Amino acid sequence: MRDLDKTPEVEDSSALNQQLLTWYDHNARAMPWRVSPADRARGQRPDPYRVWLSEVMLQQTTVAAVTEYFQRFTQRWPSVQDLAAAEDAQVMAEWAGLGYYARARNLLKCARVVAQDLDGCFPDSYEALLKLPGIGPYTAAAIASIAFDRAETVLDGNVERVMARLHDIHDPLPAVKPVLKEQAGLLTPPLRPGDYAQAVMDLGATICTPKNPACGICPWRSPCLARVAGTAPELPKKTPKQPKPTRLGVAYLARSADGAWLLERRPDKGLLGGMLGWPGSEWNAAPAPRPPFAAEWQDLGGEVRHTFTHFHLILQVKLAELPTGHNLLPGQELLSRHDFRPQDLPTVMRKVFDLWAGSDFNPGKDR
DNA sequence: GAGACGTGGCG
DNA sequence: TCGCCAAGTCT
Repeated sequence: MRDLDKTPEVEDSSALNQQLLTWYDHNARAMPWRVSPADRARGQRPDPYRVWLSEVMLQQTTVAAVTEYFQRFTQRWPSVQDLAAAEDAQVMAEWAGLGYYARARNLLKCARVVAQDLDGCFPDSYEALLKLPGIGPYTAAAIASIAFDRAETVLDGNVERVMARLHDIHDPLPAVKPVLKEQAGLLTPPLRPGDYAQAVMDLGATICTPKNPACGICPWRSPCLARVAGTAPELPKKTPKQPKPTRLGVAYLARSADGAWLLERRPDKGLLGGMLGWPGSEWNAAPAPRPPFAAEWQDLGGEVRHTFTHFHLILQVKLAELPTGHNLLPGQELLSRHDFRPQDLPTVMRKVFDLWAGSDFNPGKDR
């Protein structure tokens, strides 16, 4: 790696973040949870609840995916007290489709701590925020800087990429992360740290993109060492990942004569924790059949394919009529035709339903 | 430190 | 079709 102590841009940190903030003042993307630089300059402050909610939703998730979820959440639960008072199942259903469901469970935990123990006020320091459920180093720094104007350093995938390129650092992630964090810290300004944090992330999201970075219009095109070296598109380096294995499984759709569905609430820990799903086999190389009750299970034909973070899944789907008077086992729920909403399911489970809905087994298919 | 943990878009 | 990638956290 280069001798970072002698990089000129570090000594020019003031000029650098001035260039970035000027760019941000003219190019900040509008988002429902964001106070524009102009409004911020007039003294308007962001609502910590909305900053927190948006940052949790944005963990490993794109702005485009988050926007409508954020609108629905804030419309339904305008304050942290409202959210803290919500039922678990309602929050999980509203989160369905957004992924990483541990975030939703921790969101509720955190809301209840803030509402019940902290008088409804989010802590305003990095250290105190870090103690809350679902808030890690990134989110604590983001809330502290954006909502409370603390000079904390955010380090997400965008900032890592920007720092690696600005300093032309070729050492692979994640090992080099502490170095990138240090470089990001040297650039964090005492004034407007919140706008600065959002500016670096906007830069990474719109200009300094993973592929085809738009170096020609970058506010940091002049000091950027990777642009000079021509290495920007290949940075940051990452240690190669293991290929994903493929697992198999069977999902069982049981429908009563009046159109109610048999579902299961999954355990809080593990994959799709706390979410509704169809009864099914285990997911592995050779799953044993595990129907929720004995019946003539009919194969729907076709299959559901879905890829999780660490494996591919191919699901076979079987169907049977739920006998009248079926006794619900622990964890099972019978949802009436009226109460069942496929959009409340995690995506893989919704795909299973969609396979049935488009099949000849659906009496209302063409209506 | 490394693996678990979702999903959708893009090239 | 497929691998990469996204405003990470928890264990």
